[in-house]
Amino acid sequence: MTEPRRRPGPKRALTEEAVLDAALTLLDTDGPGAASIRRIAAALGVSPNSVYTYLPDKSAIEQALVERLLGDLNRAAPGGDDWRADLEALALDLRRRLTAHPGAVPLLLGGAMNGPEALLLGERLLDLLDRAGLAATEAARGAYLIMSYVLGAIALEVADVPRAGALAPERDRIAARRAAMSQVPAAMFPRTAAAVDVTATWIGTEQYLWGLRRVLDGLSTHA
Amino acid sequence: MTEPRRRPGPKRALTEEAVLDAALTLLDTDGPGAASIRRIAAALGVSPNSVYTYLPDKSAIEQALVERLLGDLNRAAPGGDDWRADLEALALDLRRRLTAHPGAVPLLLGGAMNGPEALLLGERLLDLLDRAGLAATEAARGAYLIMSYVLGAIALEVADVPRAGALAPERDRIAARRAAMSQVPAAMFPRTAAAVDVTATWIGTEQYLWGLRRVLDGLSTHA
DNA sequence: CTTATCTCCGCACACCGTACAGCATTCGCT
DNA sequence: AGCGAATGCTGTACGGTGTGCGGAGATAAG
Repeated sequence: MTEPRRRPGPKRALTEEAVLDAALTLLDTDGPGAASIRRIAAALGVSPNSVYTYLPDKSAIEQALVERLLGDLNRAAPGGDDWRADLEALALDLRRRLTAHPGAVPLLLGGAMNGPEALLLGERLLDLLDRAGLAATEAARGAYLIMSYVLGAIALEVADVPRAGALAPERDRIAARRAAMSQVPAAMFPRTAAAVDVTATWIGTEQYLWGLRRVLDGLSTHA
Repeated sequence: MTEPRRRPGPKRALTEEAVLDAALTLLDTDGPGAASIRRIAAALGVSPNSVYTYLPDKSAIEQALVERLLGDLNRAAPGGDDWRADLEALALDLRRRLTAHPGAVPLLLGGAMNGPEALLLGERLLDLLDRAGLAATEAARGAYLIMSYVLGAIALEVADVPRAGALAPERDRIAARRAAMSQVPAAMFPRTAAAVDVTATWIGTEQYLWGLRRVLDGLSTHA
């Protein structure tokens, strides 16, 4: 069984790394949908088909991009001694990284979380909930619950601003949302109109953390 | 100020209603992304540009589709005397309707929930939480929490099967997921491997309801 | 009837993912 | 050193997408 002739590699002007870099930059610059193969190749000064040398197709690019983001998250493990603080830090970190690249959020939401980094994130969640004293079954269901909440909250936040690539500062986004929500007719949606000051902050960090804590409360009281 | 000449309307082979019907059928048949303007027009036996007579662009179609689904949900109001039962019924109904049209889920997740039906759904949520005895601020934050959880859970569920248009029965999907998750290397992800029996059911109705109840628990204990 | 208005159509443009075939480069082996 | 094979990249091409523009025909108001 001889070796399959090894690879003679001629030039290698690209890398999978470089492709993903270019894709993420495009997403950040021009919003979701800007990470087309042709535009990535153009940004790299290369023919569109060259990209296919490193990644089999577009969905592989998207998946690898998500994996990279989750990998960065996993690599930045805090690891204190308070499980609740660690969990909150993890959730905040995930949100921070995703809102930093809002164009990549649809990729995370659209694909199944099958990759190694996604699994590792799940593993970390299970470990945190184990440290919280939850039984195995409770921990597994709790991980699902936390994941659902976090993803849903981020989806809601990012969907609110579908336009450009980068997100405005949180203060400005909340102000814009408050202005928009003030337009709803109070006659038709009285409670919504009355609660504008709160619902305007739905997309804020504080509300995100508040919801996470309610989730953890619900988990704790059940255990 | 004379009338603007009224409309003489020639044929009118289409309706906005018919366009949305065709779009939803395509989504159900051929999965997300199948609701292209050209395919909708073809299904209606009409030129692609005729669609633009009724809807200004593709995003309007998607938005109207989401509004229709939410409208159906809002029209089917249960309205018992137990707020918790009503809330669970509403959440289950939303999930049922979305998993019945998995191709439409990305549309809901991708767009801001600005339309009248989306606002009405929020209003109903606020009303339910008011009946639960929550203060106005708590109710508004609680509505956000519930919405985040529900959307995230549905996103997780649908993302798990990105292939065809229709979803297989829940039993089969869970079995397939269990088979897939059994492949994860226990050496690398010990907790995940040990919890496969639970994580396989993440996409099931029971788990969805369990999570919702934990969310409501967290809301109640906080109030 | 004339004329304004509306619906629908054909064409065209720019962009997308990607299959196919070719070409130059570079390595492993003799 | 020379040769053959494998590799990275390219150009071309096909079918698909959203949609802007101009025109054709039908209809109702005057």
